Amino acid sequence: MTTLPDSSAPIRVRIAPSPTGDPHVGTAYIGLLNFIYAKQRGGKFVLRIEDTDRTRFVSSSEQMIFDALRWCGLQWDEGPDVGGPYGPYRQSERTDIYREHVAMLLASGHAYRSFETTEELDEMRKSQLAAKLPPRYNGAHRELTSAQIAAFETEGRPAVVRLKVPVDGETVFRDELRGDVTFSHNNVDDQVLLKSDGFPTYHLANVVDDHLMRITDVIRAEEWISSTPKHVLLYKAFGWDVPRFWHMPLLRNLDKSKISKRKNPVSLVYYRDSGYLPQALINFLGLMGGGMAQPTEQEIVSHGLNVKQGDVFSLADMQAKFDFKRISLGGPVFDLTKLKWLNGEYLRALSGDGFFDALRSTLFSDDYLRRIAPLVQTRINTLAEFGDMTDFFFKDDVVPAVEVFLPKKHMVEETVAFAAEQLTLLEATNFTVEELEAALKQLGVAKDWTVKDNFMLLRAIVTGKTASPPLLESLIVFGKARTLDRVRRFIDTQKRLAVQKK
RNA sequence: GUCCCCAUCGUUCAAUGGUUAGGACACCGCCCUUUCACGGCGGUAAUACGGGUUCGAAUCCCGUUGGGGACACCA
Repeated sequence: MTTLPDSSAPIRVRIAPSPTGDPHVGTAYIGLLNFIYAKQRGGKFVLRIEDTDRTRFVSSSEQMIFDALRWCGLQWDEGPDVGGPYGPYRQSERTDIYREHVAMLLASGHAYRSFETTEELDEMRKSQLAAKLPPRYNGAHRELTSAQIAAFETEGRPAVVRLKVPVDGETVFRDELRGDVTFSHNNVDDQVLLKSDGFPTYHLANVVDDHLMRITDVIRAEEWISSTPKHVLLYKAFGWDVPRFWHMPLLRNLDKSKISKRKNPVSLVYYRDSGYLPQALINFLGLMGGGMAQPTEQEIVSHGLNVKQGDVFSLADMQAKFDFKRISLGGPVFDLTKLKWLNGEYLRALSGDGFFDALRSTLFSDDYLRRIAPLVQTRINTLAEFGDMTDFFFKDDVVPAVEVFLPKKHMVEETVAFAAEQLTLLEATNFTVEELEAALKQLGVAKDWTVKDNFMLLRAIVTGKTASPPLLESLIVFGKARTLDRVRRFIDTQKRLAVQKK
């Protein structure tokens, strides 16, 4: 059985986002849960940045994560920017620690070095899949002799370090919401712990840090259940206590699959820039998975809301009443419809001044208007035309008519497919004029679309019109998150229409 | 394919062996109203299926089906 942390130990929880792009709504969800858990128990809420994947690293991402979490009201007690007794809180600054711990595992025989190349491993996986076998490391280098190791080394082969999972037996761990979960060891792979670039994988870094940072409760998404036995094995290999695990249900798309940017806006920046109030988002997230009892009319009215019944509560309410043992395990669909209703309720609850301030601090802030103004100054003859020219910046959505978006030389289906290409490209592009222009033009050449048709399509999708302020500059001011959403929605809408026709 | 998790209205949560299976969102109708909203009132709508256990099952057990997740030198 697993050892639970000393019950007298002060509660410490953490979230551990990776700076690989825009802050994710799932991070806010898990962050909220961790935050509530800590606050309810007088514990500490730690923010750790898991930046061990240098190939997916995005330098602007960390600051966006900080901003987004603060916008949500989820302030951490310890973290990279605020410090704390168990730092550093950025994994890239802890590589020595991981190397030391890997050395310990190597010395105790709980890990071994493995010299296969990526290509060899891919090959192995492919043939296993082809043979309808579960893809798993075959353990070829588990018991290399020192002579073999020396041979690989002189060959200059890069090595990884793998966890030596026992061949027999099973690992049982307790999930606080589900009870005991058992994995037979022959279903647990020899996980890579240290990559050939010297950086640890999530599994190693996570376990080492959680222990060193005295984390008592690991509250994370359900997708981690199947790797938890590896983590438990690691704790045991080090001789450490295992924390409590709480695996939270995964947020879902409408089709029940794991929430994804292809099917939902997942960037917190999108919600902020589209005029959602953080209290509405937090309330909505608190609804996902249960945990909160239905508020009474009294409680709702106390928030100034003009409804008698409804799933309305604040962060403070959650701190007071959220019950982790009530959480239901079905994956909740992240349905924007109800979030919009909630947002409306919070908007209506604002005082006149408060509402005005909300407008002035977001969509109609000096900063935003100051960036939009130069885009239209030469294009209008009366100030009122500013509205005609820039309406798309202030709309929730825009639906271009076929006459507007369809280029003469292309068919609808083909155009939608091209828009999908644009979407993929925009996701991967930094929003600067140079990068956008280069990327878009390159795509146009590759797909045999003229620059004019190419840009005009994107213009139609984002602005709903054939005439607009300069496209690229407009996109930059409008923002990546909202731009991606418009393109995605355009594609969805057109696909739906196509299906209806058939 | 293998392993793991899950299963109440379209969606999200209630009902923790005994209720006409409840609320919210959405939808529909009526009222309010110069319009549109807001608000008020009402309505449609669910225990996936099959076996047990029990006086009694949405609730406990088994199976089936369905959904999801994981199976990377990503997290």
